[in-house]
Amino acid sequence: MVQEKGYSVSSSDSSRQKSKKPRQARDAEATQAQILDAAEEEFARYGLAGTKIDEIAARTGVVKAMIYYYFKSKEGLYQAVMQRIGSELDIVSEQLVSDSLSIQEAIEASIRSGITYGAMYPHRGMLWFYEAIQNQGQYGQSSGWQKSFWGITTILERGMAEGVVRSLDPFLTAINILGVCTFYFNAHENLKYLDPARQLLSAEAIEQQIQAAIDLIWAGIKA
Amino acid sequence: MVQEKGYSVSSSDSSRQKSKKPRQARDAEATQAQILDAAEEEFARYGLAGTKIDEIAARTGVVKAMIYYYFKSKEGLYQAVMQRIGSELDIVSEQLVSDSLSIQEAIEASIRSGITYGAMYPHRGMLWFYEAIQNQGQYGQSSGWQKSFWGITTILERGMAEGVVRSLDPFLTAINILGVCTFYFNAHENLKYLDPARQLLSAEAIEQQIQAAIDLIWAGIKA
DNA sequence: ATTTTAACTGAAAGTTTGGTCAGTAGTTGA
DNA sequence: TCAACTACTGACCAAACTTTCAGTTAAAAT
Repeated sequence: MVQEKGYSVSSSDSSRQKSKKPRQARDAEATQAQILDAAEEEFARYGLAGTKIDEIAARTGVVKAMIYYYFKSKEGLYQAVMQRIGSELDIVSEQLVSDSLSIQEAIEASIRSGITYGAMYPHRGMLWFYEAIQNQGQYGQSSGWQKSFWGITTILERGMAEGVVRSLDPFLTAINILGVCTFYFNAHENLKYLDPARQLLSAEAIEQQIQAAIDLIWAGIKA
Repeated sequence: MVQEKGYSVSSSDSSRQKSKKPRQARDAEATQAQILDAAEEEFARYGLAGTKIDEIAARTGVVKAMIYYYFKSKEGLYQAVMQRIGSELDIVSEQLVSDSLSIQEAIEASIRSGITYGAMYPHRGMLWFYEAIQNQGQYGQSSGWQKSFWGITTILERGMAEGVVRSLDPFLTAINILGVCTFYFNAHENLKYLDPARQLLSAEAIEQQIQAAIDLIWAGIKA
């Protein structure tokens, strides 16, 4: 449903932790992946213009010049980040719109898949916003989101045809479903002020949110 | 429901349009409001770090030094912007949680109010995200949102007690309702790529979205 | 061993941008 | 009409940030 490709797993792991490790011996691929990981998080926090190369370098433990060595410019690095996301993105699988699942199952699987992806990369939703707002989508309006959107509208239309989904606007409803799937993570930094005790990104909290979302949406659209 | 205070209306109007007007004669209040308007939009697009003072000055038609004259620093300007938003914010009125409305009416009014506010200031949702993600909410985690959130949980709890709302998690459901109300505007720049013909911010589109949201949410939570 | 290649570094150059300042010009009040 | 005040301006400075580069070290190739 959601899977990584390219860039070894180990590199991804090692760089996610902030502590400045002694850094591995010369390993081009690992270094690039580390830079990309740190860059992705920084870009997701501050956007293209707001991100500082020094900050990425500091987080990576690599010297600044390394970034230019591999990615030639800040923009080049940003492009590489967006490209990697695009290539990893395979959220709502093609199967969901096929006939193997019932409408209800397909909707539920879509929601579960969307929220699971959000839990895996809680910061990417913001990157997606940034890209459209700050850069007019010039660096890739990742087609993955589009696909999952149209997948949902298709399921909704089929549901209405079958009579299991009430009469509704598939376009707006798909937007609102996506909204439920993504808001939790986009607003996570805000929401934590509401109840600091609640661990919003814990596995149990995510599972509860998946159930709450499924219950809300399915009750909201069923005939 | 939603109302402005301070800063004259005319100033707000004149600066919203991008074309460089000849600028009015010396009018301290109007100039400040113009700067604040332009700053709010820029900050909402690029965040605190990503925004350039020169850009704000260019949009305002005022010279850069003017901004420092009135707001003393970029941070000061940002604070002023956040403060103005906080003072204008009066979204979900206190009445909604009172007994004058039925549960269903209160929920519908909350949704309508939230979306109407979003339509008025489509960019402010991003400012809200930025504030938490980039600045750890140090410049005001505008209490307005918090109030409307807890207002919704209260309504939901009352609804469950009355038996008109099904058994659900009020905390998560309130989050998801807020998600539906805000995603449409936050993602507006992304969504426009889906169907360029659709005018997402037109009055009719907004009204349709209000209806779609109300229908989805109420069907989703009613007993 | 020795040459070659590629990963890596520190420092400095070049550019952008936040912030200042001395001075100008309307406006108000005496 | 003159003085005092305040809005406003253009040029300039300093700090921050991006980008470059000459040089160093580890690994691979011969």
